[in-house]
Amino acid sequence: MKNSKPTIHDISKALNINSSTVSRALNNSPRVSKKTKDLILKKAKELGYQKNTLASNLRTNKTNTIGIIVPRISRNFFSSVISGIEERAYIAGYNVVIGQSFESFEREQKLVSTFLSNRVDGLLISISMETTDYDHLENFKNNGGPIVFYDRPVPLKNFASITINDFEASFVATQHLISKGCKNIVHFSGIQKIALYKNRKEGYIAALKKHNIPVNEDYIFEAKLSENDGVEFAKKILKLGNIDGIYASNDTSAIGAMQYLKANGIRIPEDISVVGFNNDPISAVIEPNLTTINQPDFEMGTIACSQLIDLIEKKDVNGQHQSKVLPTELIVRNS
Amino acid sequence: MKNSKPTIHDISKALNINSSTVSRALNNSPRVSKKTKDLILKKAKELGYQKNTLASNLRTNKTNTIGIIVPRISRNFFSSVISGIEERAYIAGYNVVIGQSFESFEREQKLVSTFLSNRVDGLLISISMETTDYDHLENFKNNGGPIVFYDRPVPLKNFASITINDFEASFVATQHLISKGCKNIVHFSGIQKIALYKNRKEGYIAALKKHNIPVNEDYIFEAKLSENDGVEFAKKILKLGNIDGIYASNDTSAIGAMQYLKANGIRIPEDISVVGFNNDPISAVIEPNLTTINQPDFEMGTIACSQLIDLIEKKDVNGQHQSKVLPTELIVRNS
DNA sequence: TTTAAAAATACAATCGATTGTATTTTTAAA
DNA sequence: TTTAAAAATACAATCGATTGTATTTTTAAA
Repeated sequence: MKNSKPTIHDISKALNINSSTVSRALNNSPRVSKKTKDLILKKAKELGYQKNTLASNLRTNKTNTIGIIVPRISRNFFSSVISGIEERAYIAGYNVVIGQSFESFEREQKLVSTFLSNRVDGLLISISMETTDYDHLENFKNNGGPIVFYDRPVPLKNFASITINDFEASFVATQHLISKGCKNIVHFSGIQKIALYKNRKEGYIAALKKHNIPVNEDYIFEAKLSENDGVEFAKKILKLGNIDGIYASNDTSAIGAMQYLKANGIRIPEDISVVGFNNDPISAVIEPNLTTINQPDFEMGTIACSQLIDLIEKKDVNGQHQSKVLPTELIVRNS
Repeated sequence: MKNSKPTIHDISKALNINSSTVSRALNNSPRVSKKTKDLILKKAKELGYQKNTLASNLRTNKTNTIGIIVPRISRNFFSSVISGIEERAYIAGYNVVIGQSFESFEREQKLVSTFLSNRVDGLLISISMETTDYDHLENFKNNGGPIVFYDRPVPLKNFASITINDFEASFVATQHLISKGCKNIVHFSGIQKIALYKNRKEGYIAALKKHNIPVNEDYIFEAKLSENDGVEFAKKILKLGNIDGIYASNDTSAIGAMQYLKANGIRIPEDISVVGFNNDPISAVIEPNLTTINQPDFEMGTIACSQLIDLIEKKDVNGQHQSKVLPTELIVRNS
């Protein structure tokens, strides 16, 4: 008959001990004697008691849960960040809820709203490509809890963020191509609404300028940087004819282009040198191995999560936004 | 002063309408008149009301949330399955909580326990490599809700599972190598505790037997199938000397081996042919492109999720385990 | 042994929404 | 206009745990 799960009241009745004492015993409060605790713990085990976290969360107004919003978990970079976040959260005793925006603003809004009504304690987010309006995030901050941005920077004051210096990394990548003798370098850029891609583009431009190479707007391609976009870009490159260098804002598009170029008889790096971004595992497998920028992805996760937990737990840091810029590294390989 | 979020009681007071009516209005119950609904909805918006899902879930004993346990999200196969699950869950109005076991039994147990006390409505799980004891899952089923297994089969009765026919896929893969003229085929096998790897091994053995090729136990290597395991296997292969075929239970290890073999002057497929498993994106990038088995990963996710939702929503299907075996396909490339 | 302080336990309200039942209001038939 | 039925709304209990305060029990000092 009784197929509902046991509650503290079942323990309470079974032992004739008030439920408040049962609750305190289960939470190991010093207000309950060792003897009673043992009794209660034994009975709890016997009944197969499992705390109803919903009830507990409702009462304490704390869920010990962190929400993560990520564009897509299938990208290596993001899944590494998530692993870093989980690692840190696990140690601190937080649960983690992951939602994918699939680069859709609408879906991102829904996720934020769900996290809000599920009362997560804080939010880690890398915004979608479509996001230019931040009301949903301001709202979360005002009514939900702290937010820490990671990877993709956002033009908001009073928010913490963990990023890399995209401008500088890009500058280094482009300079590497120049040092290899490239004169006509194209750039694969992402959607400009994402500041990150804008910054990368500007790093590329700055490097060219520094070395007195004219900046040609026709050499800057813009797309979502899928593998197929890389293929399309490669077609353009063949049409241009004189290109000797590619600096791509991600490895995926770089690899798409390399595949197409190789299939069309272009030698890499003899004819065209390529530098990517992200250091995806695949970059070490493609031939020639792709020179790329390594980001501290896992570390980005642990640091972002640490910051968030600090914000959640220390009310005094409230409002203070501790942002960090992490170092990147050029991995020189054979492309 | 009042920094707490508005509740139905705030709306109730503001309009002098009982909170039960407010609740019904917000849930669009036919018991509330259009006029009152409009009034309440307007006020809710004005106050910035957001339902407290915790309270609602506690009362209704339903969270509209599905728990997913996955060994690691960073593997392409799993992130595709997750995307499939999310797709289906999103349509059906369920939220999804993802937890990574990182192949650890302990962590898996903790996740199940967390999901149980957070009262997810059901569970989708691919068990960890260490899992040989299923008490935590039996317990979840008895006290939590339905479970659907995906990818990795489990020796349990009365559980639904969505899998592929590993034996058969393996048989086909091995036969392909034999048809290419391979006589000395090694097999990269995973941890035997996972039935999936056992089945793949048996498929390999069956194919050899069918073609009267003696089965040599020394040709069966066992490990966790990381890229590095592939490298180690490749070293063994070089030591053996006469190997002309590799059938690997995943692409990752196949690629590790290929990289090492190529670096040591072995030509693929002229000297050694290779077949992998999973059709990871990387398999289409490595040179030569890797012949592999494609699994319907995304579809596995949607189907598993559909089954679970059916089990959650229709009490009559309760107990009935609808298992499915999905088709696989050999993708012949150049290795 | 008495008694004040400390320790342990019980009481009762509460978190915010939901829901079966009771009451009031409205509608429409007589 | 009266009245029964239907529609709309109010009342009150509840989900399961937590927590400030009150009460009881134990401890130890006088």
